[in-house]
Amino acid sequence: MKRTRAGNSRERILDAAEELAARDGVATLTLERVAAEAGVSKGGLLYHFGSKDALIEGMVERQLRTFDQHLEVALGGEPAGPGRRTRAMLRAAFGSATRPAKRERRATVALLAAVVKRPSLLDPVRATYARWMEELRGDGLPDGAAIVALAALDGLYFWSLLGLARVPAARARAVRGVLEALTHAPAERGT
Amino acid sequence: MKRTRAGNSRERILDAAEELAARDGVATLTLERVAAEAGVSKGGLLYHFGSKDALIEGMVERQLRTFDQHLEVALGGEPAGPGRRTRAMLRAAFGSATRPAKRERRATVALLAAVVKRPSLLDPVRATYARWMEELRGDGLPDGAAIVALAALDGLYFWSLLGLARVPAARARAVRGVLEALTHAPAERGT
DNA sequence: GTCTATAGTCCGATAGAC
DNA sequence: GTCTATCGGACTATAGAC
Repeated sequence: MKRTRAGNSRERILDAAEELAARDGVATLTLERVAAEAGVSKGGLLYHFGSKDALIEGMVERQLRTFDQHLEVALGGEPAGPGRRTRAMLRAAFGSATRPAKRERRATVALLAAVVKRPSLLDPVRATYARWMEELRGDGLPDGAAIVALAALDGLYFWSLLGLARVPAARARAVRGVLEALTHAPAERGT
Repeated sequence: MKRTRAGNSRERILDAAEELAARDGVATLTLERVAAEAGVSKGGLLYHFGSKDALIEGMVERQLRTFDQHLEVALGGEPAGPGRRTRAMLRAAFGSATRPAKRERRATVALLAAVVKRPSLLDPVRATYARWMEELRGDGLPDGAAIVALAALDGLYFWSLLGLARVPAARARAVRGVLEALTHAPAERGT
């Protein structure tokens, strides 16, 4: 167990930023508030993240890394065959438990903060999506099915994040069923 | 043809706000910039919209009204039967033309501006979604199918708005085909 | 590594002339 | 109905002590 206090501070600050943005809205994401939430001073925060852009960049990068890890795990549990990667996406997105709630909400808040502050901060996200799109093209599903599934997932997060619509648990299961069915459709042309 | 100059100014200001937010990002949506884009002064803008909240409220309301009109038109052209309302949503969202691009991009930017400024500004949107959800429950589709279609639409807008992913025209047609197919699935239980 | 203090900037809103 | 001028507040970032 190495004593990486610097690393811990960084993580603690990122936690605080996520929590604050998810709880009180991205507009309240100021350096001073994030610092207070993390239990440091503004100066202390700025030692670890040299600017607000750097902070948001850190949030975005960590979210991407986290989701990629979930995706990796989900891929491991998914048997080979058409739609495997799309199903892994579903599983990674819905989470293994039945209660994804808070973490999922946080997952998107970083994107929102980024696009508000400076759209170019989303570039790493764009690169990730481009890679996913490429990978999904070879997933053996009918053209469009994987895109619909992915878009639906993002739409559901979008609703949850903005509080636009709530999908009760019973219907959420039905929704997941429809999405799963999409990944079992016969492939006419996988490329 | 009535001479409603006040009304015209309001519309012009709303146009400017949409354009600015979509083109340069919501962070640049300041009263002064909106005023400049609309060709009025800050004071002039504040005569029509008493505060920034009022401006965003106006943006949100107009977007909802506009989409509802499109939906009404689409509903008129859709024959009765299961999935009618969901298909109307698809048509209204994709637009009758093949080039939805700019207007669609603007459609979501108001929501983003609202949630950033003050989440309660989204209340009219939440009410609209609640109404849609209720209406879609009686659309005669398998439970979850309509929700998946709607969520996918919003996901696609989200991508377009944030520039996360681009769906080339050829694949967009395939995507629309998959969504249409969802609205033709047999109803097991329409309630 | 973390703090306090402060410089410098930009924004929303008001006041009052025209 | 539209303008100019300006006030007060909030924010990012820097400087320098500890």
